[in-house]
Amino acid sequence: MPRMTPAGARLILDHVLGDHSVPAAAVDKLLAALPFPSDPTPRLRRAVLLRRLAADPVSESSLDTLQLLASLPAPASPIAAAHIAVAAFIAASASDFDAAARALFARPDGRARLAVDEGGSPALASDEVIATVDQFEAAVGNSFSQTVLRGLWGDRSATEERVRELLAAEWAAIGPSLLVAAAERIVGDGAVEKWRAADESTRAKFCILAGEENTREVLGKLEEPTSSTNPISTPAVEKAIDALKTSCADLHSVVEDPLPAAKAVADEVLAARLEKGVSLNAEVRGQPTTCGTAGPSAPNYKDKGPSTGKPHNLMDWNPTARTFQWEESPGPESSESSLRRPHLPSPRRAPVSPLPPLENKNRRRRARKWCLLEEETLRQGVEQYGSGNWKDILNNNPDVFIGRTPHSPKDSRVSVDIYDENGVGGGASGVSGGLLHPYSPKVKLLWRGAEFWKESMDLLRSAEQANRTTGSDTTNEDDNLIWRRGIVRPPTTEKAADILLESCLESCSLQLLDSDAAQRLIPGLCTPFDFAVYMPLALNINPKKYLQALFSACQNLADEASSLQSEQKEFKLYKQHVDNLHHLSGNYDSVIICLGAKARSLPELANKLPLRTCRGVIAEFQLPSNTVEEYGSQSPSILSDAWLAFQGPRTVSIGSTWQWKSENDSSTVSDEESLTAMEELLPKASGVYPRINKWDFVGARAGIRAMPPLTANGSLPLLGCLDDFLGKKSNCTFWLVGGLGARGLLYHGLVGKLTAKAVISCDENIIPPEFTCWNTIKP
DNA sequence: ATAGGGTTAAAC
DNA sequence: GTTTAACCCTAT
Repeated sequence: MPRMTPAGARLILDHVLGDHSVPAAAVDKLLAALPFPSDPTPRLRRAVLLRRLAADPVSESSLDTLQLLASLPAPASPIAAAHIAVAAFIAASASDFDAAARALFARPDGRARLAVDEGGSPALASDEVIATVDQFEAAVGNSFSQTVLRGLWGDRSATEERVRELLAAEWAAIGPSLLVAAAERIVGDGAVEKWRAADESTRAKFCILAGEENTREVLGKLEEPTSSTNPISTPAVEKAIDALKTSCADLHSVVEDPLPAAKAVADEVLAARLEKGVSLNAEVRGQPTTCGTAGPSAPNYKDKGPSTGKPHNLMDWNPTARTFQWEESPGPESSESSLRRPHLPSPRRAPVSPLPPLENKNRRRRARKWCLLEEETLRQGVEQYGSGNWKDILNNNPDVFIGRTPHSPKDSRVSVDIYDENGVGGGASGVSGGLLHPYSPKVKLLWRGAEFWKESMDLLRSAEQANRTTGSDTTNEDDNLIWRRGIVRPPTTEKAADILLESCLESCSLQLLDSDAAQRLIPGLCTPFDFAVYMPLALNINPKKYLQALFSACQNLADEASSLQSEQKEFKLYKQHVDNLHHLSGNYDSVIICLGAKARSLPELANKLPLRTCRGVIAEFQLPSNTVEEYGSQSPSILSDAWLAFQGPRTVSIGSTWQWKSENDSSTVSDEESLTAMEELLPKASGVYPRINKWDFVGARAGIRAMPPLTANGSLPLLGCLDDFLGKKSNCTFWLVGGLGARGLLYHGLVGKLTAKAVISCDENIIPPEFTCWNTIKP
C-alpha cells in the first residue's frame, strides 16, 4: 500500500485536529497513524495546544501550554486571565506557598513573571495581571497576604473555568483549515476564474472536490460569456460546502488505514500550492507534470463531470478506504449520527479572526469585606499619596490590597448609623456628599472615598463637642453615636492598647501622661485627638556608648549575682562578625536575634520574616542661643502624628518619615532628602507643638526600620522561638526579637523581659500569643 | 483617570 | 430582609 506523505498528513492533521468536534480518542488514533509534520501549520500547532490544554487544564504543564499558546499569532483575549489563574492557583494551592510563589512570581526569574513582563508575551500581560503577580511576590513570607490569595485563587474549578473560557474563545476563532480554504477558493467567490485558468488535470480534481452539482454549476457559468462578472449564487456555495462536508467526513475515515496514495497526492499538490500562497491556477498551469503524478488514481472525468448519477465523494474512487466509528460508546444523541460525525466548519460561520465571542463581562467578582489592615493601610495611603490617588496607593501596597481595583476604594462607602433622629449636634446634617440609603429606616449617612476620613473625624469631634456643651454626660455616648464600621476607631484594639500600656510600665524609661498633665507640662501644646507622651532615655545615644553601657550593666549584674550567691557568675561581651546562625550554634544553648531590619541579612532568615523595610528620616532641631525661654524642665516628649523626642531643654529630634521598601540604609541624608523630610515632618510637628517654628534645624539622619505586619491587634513585635521556623538542626535554640518598628521605645522593656523569661524556661508560651502568632504555620 | 451619581446582587 | 462590595454610566 502506498504510504502517506508528510505533506498529506500535515494537511489532514491541520483539518481534523482543528475541528473541535472531533473527539480526543479519534485524534489520538489519528496521531498514532500519521507522521507528525516537521512544519505543522499554525492552525495545527494551535489545535494541538488546545487539545493538550483541554486534557490537562490546570497544572504546571498547562502553564507551559498556555505560554506556548500565547506565542502564537493572535491568541484569544481570555488567555491572560487563564494564564494568571493557572499560575496563581499553582502557588495558592502549593503546600509551600513561599517556594511556589517565588518560583513563579519573584523578580527577575519567576516563570509567570517572565511570561508577563516586558520581554514576555504581550497577550499575557495587563495591568491587572501585573498587579496580581506583584501581590504574589509580595506575599512571600506574609501570612496575611497568603490567606487572602488562597481564598481568591485557590479554587481549582474556578481556575479550570478560566481555561475553559479560553478554550471556547480559541476554538471559535481558529478559522478554516487549509482544506476548507482550498474548497472556498474552488467553489466560492472567484471560483469561475480559477476553473477557467486551470488545466485539465487540475480541473478534474476541482470536480472531485466540488461535487457533481457544484461542478455543473461552475462549469455552466464558465460557458456563459458574461458569467465571470456574476458571482456564484449563495445557495450554490452553501451546497458546495455541504458536499465538501460529506467528503471530509469520509476523509476522516483514514484513522486506521492511511489515506490512499491517490487522494494523498492530490491533496498534497493542492495543499502545496495553497500553502505557498501562490495563485493556484498560475502554478498548476506552470507545472502540468506535477499534476500528472496524481494521474493513475484520478478517474478520467470529462469536463461535464462524473458519469454516475449520485454525487461524488472521495470514497468513491478509493475502495481501500474504510469508514471508522468515531465514538467508542454511542452517546444519547448517537442516533443523529450526522451530528456526531466530524464535520467541516463553514468558513462563513467561523471567520478567521473574529472578536472573542464571550468576554467575561457579566462575571461579578466575589465580594470581600474590607479588613482592618486594608482600611488602616488605605488611611495611611491617603496620608502618603493624597486622596484620590487610589492607583498609587494600591500599587504601593500589593501585599495588602489584593483583588482590589483602583475603583474599589472610591466605591467603598461606609455607613454610620446615627441613632439620634435629630442628628448629632448638627454635625451629621452638615456633612456634604451624604446620600440617603433607599432602604434605610433611620437616619443614615453614607460616605465614600476621599473625604471620608476628614468628614468622619469632624463628625466625631462635633458629636463630642455637642455632648460636652449640652452637659449630657449622664447619657451614654454610645447611645448617640455608633460607629458600625469605618476607619475612625482607636488606632489599636483594646488588647493592643493593654500591651502598649504594659510595655510602658515595663520600660522604666517611659512615662505616659494624661491629657491634662501634658498640657501643663508642654508649653503651647495643641491637644491632638489622641496622643501619648513618653520620655525616652535611650534615644540618640551613640551606639558604641550604648554597647559600653550594656557591657557595664552586665558586669554589675554579674558582680551582684556573684556576691549574693556562692556561685561565681560570668558575663562576657564579644564583638564579632557573624555570617550566619550556624556559626553560633555550637557555642551556645540559646541565641536571641535582635538585629532589627538587619535580621534579613542572615541567610537563614532572608526573605522569611514578615517584615517590611521602611527608611525613616529624623530631623534634629535646637533652640537658637538667643532664645531665653527653654522647653520645660522635665522635657516630656510627644508621640503624635509625628513624634518629638526632646533631649533636654534645647534639643529635639523629630521623626519620622516613611519610605517603604527603601534599600538605602545609609544614615547620611542628602540636602534634597532632608528638605523633603522637613516638608513632611514640620506640619505634623507643628500640629501638636506650634512653637517648633521657633527652633532651628541643625541636621538630619536616617535609618531603616523593620515593620511588622499590621494585624487586627495593631503592629506588634515579632517574638518567639525559631526552632520550628528554621527546622531545628542543632542543640542551640534561636529566638527572635524583631519588628519593633518605630515602637521599640514602647516595647523594649516588655519584649526583653518576656523573651528572657521564655528563653530561660525554654517555654515559648510565656510570651503572649499575639507576639508569636506570626510564626505559626497556618493550614 | 477620577469623581459622582446610581443600581445590582452576594453575603449576612 | 438588610447590608454592602462590586458594578455601571456619565461628566469632567
